[in-house]
Amino acid sequence: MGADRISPEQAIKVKMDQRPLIKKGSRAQPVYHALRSAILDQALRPGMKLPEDTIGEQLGVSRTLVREALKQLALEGLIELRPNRGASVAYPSLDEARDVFEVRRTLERLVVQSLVGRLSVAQIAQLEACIQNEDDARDRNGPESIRLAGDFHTILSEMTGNALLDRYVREVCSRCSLILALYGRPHSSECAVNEHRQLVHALRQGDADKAMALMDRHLEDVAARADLSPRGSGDIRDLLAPYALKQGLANR
Amino acid sequence: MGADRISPEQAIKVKMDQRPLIKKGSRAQPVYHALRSAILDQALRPGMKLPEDTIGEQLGVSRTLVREALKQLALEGLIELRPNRGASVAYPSLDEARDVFEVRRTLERLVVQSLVGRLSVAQIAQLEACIQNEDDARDRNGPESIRLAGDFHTILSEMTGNALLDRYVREVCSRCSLILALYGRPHSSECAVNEHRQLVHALRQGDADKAMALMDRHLEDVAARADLSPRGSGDIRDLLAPYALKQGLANR
DNA sequence: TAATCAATAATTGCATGCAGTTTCGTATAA
DNA sequence: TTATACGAAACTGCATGCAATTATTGATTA
Repeated sequence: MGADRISPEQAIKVKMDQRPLIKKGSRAQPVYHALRSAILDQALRPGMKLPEDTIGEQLGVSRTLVREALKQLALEGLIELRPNRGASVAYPSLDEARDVFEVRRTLERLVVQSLVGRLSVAQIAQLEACIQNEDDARDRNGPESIRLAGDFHTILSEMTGNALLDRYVREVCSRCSLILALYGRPHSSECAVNEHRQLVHALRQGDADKAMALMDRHLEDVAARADLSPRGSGDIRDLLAPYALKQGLANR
Repeated sequence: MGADRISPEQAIKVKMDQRPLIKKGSRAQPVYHALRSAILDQALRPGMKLPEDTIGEQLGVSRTLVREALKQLALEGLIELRPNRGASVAYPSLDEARDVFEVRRTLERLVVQSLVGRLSVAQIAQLEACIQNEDDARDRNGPESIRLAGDFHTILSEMTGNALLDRYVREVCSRCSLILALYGRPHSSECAVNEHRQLVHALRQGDADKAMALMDRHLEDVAARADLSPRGSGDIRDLLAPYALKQGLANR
C-alpha cells in the first residue's frame, strides 16, 4: 500500500529504463540492520560502548556509514548518543519503559481498529504462519522468542497500510524488545502465543471490542517486573562477526 | 519534567567545571532547525530541491553537517530523500495526509488522557499564554498561524513528561503543518483558538470525557479539503538567508 | 595507600577529496 | 519540429585526514 512514493518524473523514468526496481539502498542500511539485530538479540547488551571505528573495521565499512547507522538507531531509542563520547546501547529506565508501553498500547489499539474485520485470507494465513514460528521457538525462549513476538505486531501494523503508524509501531516494538531483555522475567512467551492466536481470531470475526480488549490485555501482560541483569561485556569484534556475515559484510 | 537526562558522571562533571551548561551540541543542530523552520514557514515549498552544496554554502557549514540534518528531516517526514538524487521538500499525498491525521488523533488522545485534571497553575498559565500568542497572530494568518497552533499541541505533549509521546506528537505536528500548508483552506485559525481555550478549560476541570471529545473534534476540524497550491520556485540562497541569521550561522 | 595531576592514547567532530551517478545542454538525425 | 544521443556539469555516496575532545595511564605528593 503506502510503499514508496514516486513522483511523476520518476515514474516515467522507471518505465523508460525498464529497471526492475532493484532498490540499491545505501551501504549504511546493512550496518544498521546488523547493529539492530545484534542489540535485539542481546549480543550487544545495554550499556555497552559502540566505538565507530571498531564497528566499521569489523563490518568492513568506514566510520561514515557506521555513524549514519548509529544516528538512526539513536533516533529509534536503541542506542544513546552523547556528544563527544560516542554511542552505547540504550539502558532504558523503568520510567521510560512505562512510557514506551503506554505509547505502544495506544498505537496498537489503532492498529486493531484499522484492521478488524478487514483481513484477507492471505493476511490471516501470514499471521498464522508467524504465530507458528513463535510456537516453534517457544522452548528455546531466548531473545529470539522476544523478537518473534515483536514480529507479529510488526506484521499487523504493516497490514494497516498506514506507513507512519507502521514506523511507530516498529519503533516501539524495538524498544520493548530491549526493555523486555532488561526487565522481563524469563518465561512469558507461551501465553503470548495464545494471546496472539485469540487476537487474530477476533480480528477475523470482526469483533472490534473483543479484539481491542485482547490487545489491551495482551500488552498489559507484557508489563514486566524489574529483574536487574548486570551489564555484560565482551569483545565487540567477536560479537558482531555473525551479524556481519548475515548482512553480507566482509570482515577484513 | 522529562528534560534532559543527565548521567551521574555528567552531573558531577558539570558541578566541578562550574560550566553553566552551554550545551554546545553538534553544529548540525542549527542547520536542522534552520531548514525545519524554513519548510514549516513555507519559505521552502513542497517539491523544492535541496542540494547539499548550496545549503552548506549558504549556512556556512560543510556538506557533512547538511547531510546529517537532511537525514533527520527525512526521518521526520519533512523531506524526501531519494538515493543518488538528493533531498526535496516532502509533498505528502492526500492518502498520507489522512494517515498522519489518524495517528495524530490517537496520540493526542493519549496526551489528553495523561494530562486531564493534573495541570499545575503554572502549566495552565503557560498554555494560556500560548493561546494568547495564537490570538495575536490571528489576523496575519500565514504559515505563522499554523506554526503557533502546532506549538500549542507540542506544549501539551511536553507536559505529559512522556518523552517518546512528546517526540511523536512533535513529529506529527510538523507533518501536519506541511499538510495544512498544502491542502488547508486559508482561514481556520480563529475557531482553532477557541477550541484550544475550551480544551484547556476541560483539562483544568478534570473532565476527561469532554476533553477527549474536544480534542477529537478539534482534530477532525483540521481535516482539510484539497486546495491545490502550485509548487513555488525561487533561489534557495535568498530563502535561507534569514534562517541562517536566526540560527547564528554565517553566510559567506 | 589514596588522591591529584600531567602526558599520552583513543575516539569523536567535521571538512574535504574522489569516484560514481544523475541531470542538463547541445548537437545530430529523423 | 520532435526525438535521440552524447558530452559536460552538477550532485550524491563514501572514505579518509586533521583538529578537538575525552579517556587512560603513570608519576608525584600528601
